[in-house]
Parts: sequence; C-alpha cells; structure tokens
Amino acid sequence: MSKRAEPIRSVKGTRDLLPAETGLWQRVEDEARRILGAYNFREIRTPILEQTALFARSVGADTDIVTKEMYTFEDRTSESLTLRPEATASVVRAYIEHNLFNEGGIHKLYYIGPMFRRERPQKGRYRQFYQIGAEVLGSDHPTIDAEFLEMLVLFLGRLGLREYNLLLNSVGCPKCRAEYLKVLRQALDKVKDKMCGDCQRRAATNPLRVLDCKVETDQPIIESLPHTLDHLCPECRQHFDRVTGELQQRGIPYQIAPRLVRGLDYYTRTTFEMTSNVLGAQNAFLGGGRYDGLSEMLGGPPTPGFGVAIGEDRLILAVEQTASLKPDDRLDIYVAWMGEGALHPASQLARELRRDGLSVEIGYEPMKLKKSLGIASRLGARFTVIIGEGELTAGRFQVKDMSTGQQEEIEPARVAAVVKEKLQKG
RNA sequence: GUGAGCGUAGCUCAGCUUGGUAGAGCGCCAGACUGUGGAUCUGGACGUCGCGGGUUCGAAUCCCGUCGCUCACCCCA
Repeated sequence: MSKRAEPIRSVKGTRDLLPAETGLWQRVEDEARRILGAYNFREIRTPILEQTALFARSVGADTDIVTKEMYTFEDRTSESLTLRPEATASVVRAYIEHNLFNEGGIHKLYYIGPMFRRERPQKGRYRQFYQIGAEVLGSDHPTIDAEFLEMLVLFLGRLGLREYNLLLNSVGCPKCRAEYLKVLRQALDKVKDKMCGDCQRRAATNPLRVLDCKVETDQPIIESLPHTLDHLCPECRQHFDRVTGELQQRGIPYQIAPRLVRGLDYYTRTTFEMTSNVLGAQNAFLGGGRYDGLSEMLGGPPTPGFGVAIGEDRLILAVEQTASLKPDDRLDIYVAWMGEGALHPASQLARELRRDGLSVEIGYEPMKLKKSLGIASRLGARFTVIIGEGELTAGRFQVKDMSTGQQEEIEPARVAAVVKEKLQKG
C-alpha cells in the first residue's frame, strides 16, 4: 500500500464558494445587473492582469496597497505584472486606451469580478475577493454623485438590506487639500504627543490617516482636529453643498463623516462609504468617490470620474445576517422509475421536461420507490413523477406534490404543462 | 508584518485541568414499512485525536517545535 498523498489545499485567503452559497451570489449579481442596467450602466470586462505601473500611478506609490499588498511578478520577458488590487484604474486605462472620450458624452461602466490583495485574512477580508464596481466618466456634475448614491440605496433595498449607514465627506481638490494638510500638520504638532504610537508615526508619514484612527483614547483629540470640509476651496464647497442638497431632495439619509478619508491617492471631492454593524471589524462593505484627476495621472485627457467599489463578500455577509433574500435553487421535478422497462420512458419524459425549461433530476439505476422519494425529498423537489409497471400499462404517470403529498394521474404529454401551472400558483 | 484563540467522525462539538488506549448530537446507510419521502423506533458504517519530536510503563490529555484555520491590529471592499 502506498502512503496517501498530502492533499493540496486552496491558497491562503482564497476560498471555494460551494453550491450552497453560489445561489445567493447569483441573486445578488442579478439584482446588481438589473439596477445598473436601469441606470444605463454597461458592463466592461478588463483583464485581471495589468502592468504594475498602472496601479503605482493611480492607487498611489506610497499606499499600503501598492507597497505591500499587491501580487506582483515578472513574466518571462521580465515585464512586471500585477493581479489587480482594484479595478477603477483598469477601467480608466481602458477608457483611455480605446479613446472612448472621443465619443463624447459620459460613459457609465460597471464590472463584477475578483481582486487580489495580499493581506492577512480575517472576517470579511480575503486575498481574492470580489467587487461589483461602477464608474461614471466624463462629468463632474454633483447630480451624478447624488444619483449614483440613490442607485446604491435602491440596490440595497432590493437586496432587503436596511441596516447600514451612508457616510459622506469631501476631501477637496489638490489645491484645497494642500492647504488643509498644512493646517492639519500644524494642529497635529501640538497634540500628537498625547496620541497612540501609530498616530504619531502617521502624523509624519500620512497625516490624513490619523483621522481614521480607531483607538478610543485618541477620539477626543481627533474630534478637535480641523476638518477637510472647513478648508475646501469655494468650488469644492459649492460642489459638496449641491451633492448634499440633492441627497436631501431624493430622501436619502446620510451622515457627514469628517474623518472619512479614503486610502487611495486618486480621490478628490466627494468620498463615501457604507457601513454595517454586522460585519465585524471590517465594517465598510462599499466605498468610493470622485476622482477627477485620475485620467490625467494615467496619461489620458482631463476626465472627471465618480465610482464605487462594492465588496461583494462583505455585502453577502450582511445580506445573510440581516436580509431574507433567498436564492431560488429548488428542483422542480424528480423522476422516480421502477423496473428496467421504465428507464426509457422515464428518460424520455425527463428530456422533454428539461427541454420545457424545468429543472429535473432522475435516478440512474433502479431503486425502490421509497428510496427514490427519499432522494427527491432531500433534493427539495417540488414534484415527483412516479413511473412503474402500472403507470406504463395505464399510459398515465403519477405526479406527486411533495409538499402536500397529493398525487394525480397524468398522461406523459401533459406533465410539463400541469407542473408548470401548479408552480405558477404555488 | 504583529498579537490572541482554536485544530478530536462528513458537520457542530464534549473529553484535556486531575495521563489508563475515543464519545454525543446531527447527517449518512439499512430495517421496522417487498410501489409512497419528510415523523418515530431499532441497528450499522465512519477517527493517522492537524503533523513531528520529547516526558512516561502508558499521551487526544503534559512539554517543545511545526503547519493550518479563525479573529483582531495595520489598511481596505
């Protein structure tokens, strides 16, 4: 006897989504496509593999994502490639590469797919995770920001999600941000000695991050720090006021979150995040904002943009816990047959039912009826068609409603129609 | 990268403190019920106790190492 080989397992931070879960994923994605379609977004599919420089230039060379979280490697010609850690950069790259801006107007694009970041896994965080993202390119009108957020609210409603918060902020444009950073640094110089070690470090390296600190004892100090909102230039201020004004008109509740600074370099003006308290420490299940300078950073023409990335893994976590969204993955019909002579008629019936669009399972070897019904029951079949000697000679099959136990004799040609009618009613 | 908790049957877990040769529930298979499932009862199969080493007459249990998972920090979806 040879020794059992060591089983190979999935890579750390990646996971298999088994049929028990994929039904819900499909439901969520179907709802997403539906609502995005309603707002005239069109799907774009970009490669998972991109040149490393794309992310260094867009996400930011000094961000955590780029410095320590990317899956980067050299291919055989020593070109540096990276598994995308996010997709906004890819979408804008494609927009520029295919000269979509020449078509004029605005472009509304969405994508669904996996992203990769090499972080330590924890609840709601995986090395391969999925995002549903949408981008509007070609306008900086505040109505776009508001309408986009309205769409997200509608989407979450369709999923049955009610418990979440919309957090909103503006980080300004490069002009007012430079001004703000100056003020922030001055304020930090006075108080940083009293803050946690991390904040003292951030005060020097990335002062905006201090606002994001979650250490309890730092909170009063953070409250007292100047806000980006109080240091916006007149244009940015007006833009933000228009966004909040339109949100109110649309009846969308939001909270101003002066501390909400997003971790990617390309954000300008509006930033937002939605959080849920059922998610554990990683409570943000979607986030995004405006990125008016990104196109130029990537060598394209000046093109304002606005987008969201929805963390599908986290969204589904929230849906599972707070919503009653159920995938419809039950089996319509199980075909139970007895005696070798019944195999052919049973297979033929199954084929016809399937051609009619019903989901059908059939046993592949003779079984006692009792066993067949047990299998049908376990599969969640709504109906079982019973075909034995008696049925064959009578030319009528037994159709059993598995929820009531009632059954009736129906001629083979009418089974599909009868079952469909019952499914409609039930 | 740092820290903590946890790895025992297909699943959820008990047993570990006080070492004595492995258990429960659920699930699965069969029968009661030879063409009628979900309920009940009876019986059955299933374990390198994560892996390696040490201590010991004896280790799931104590010690060391290692791998894995989970949660948290950092940061983000």
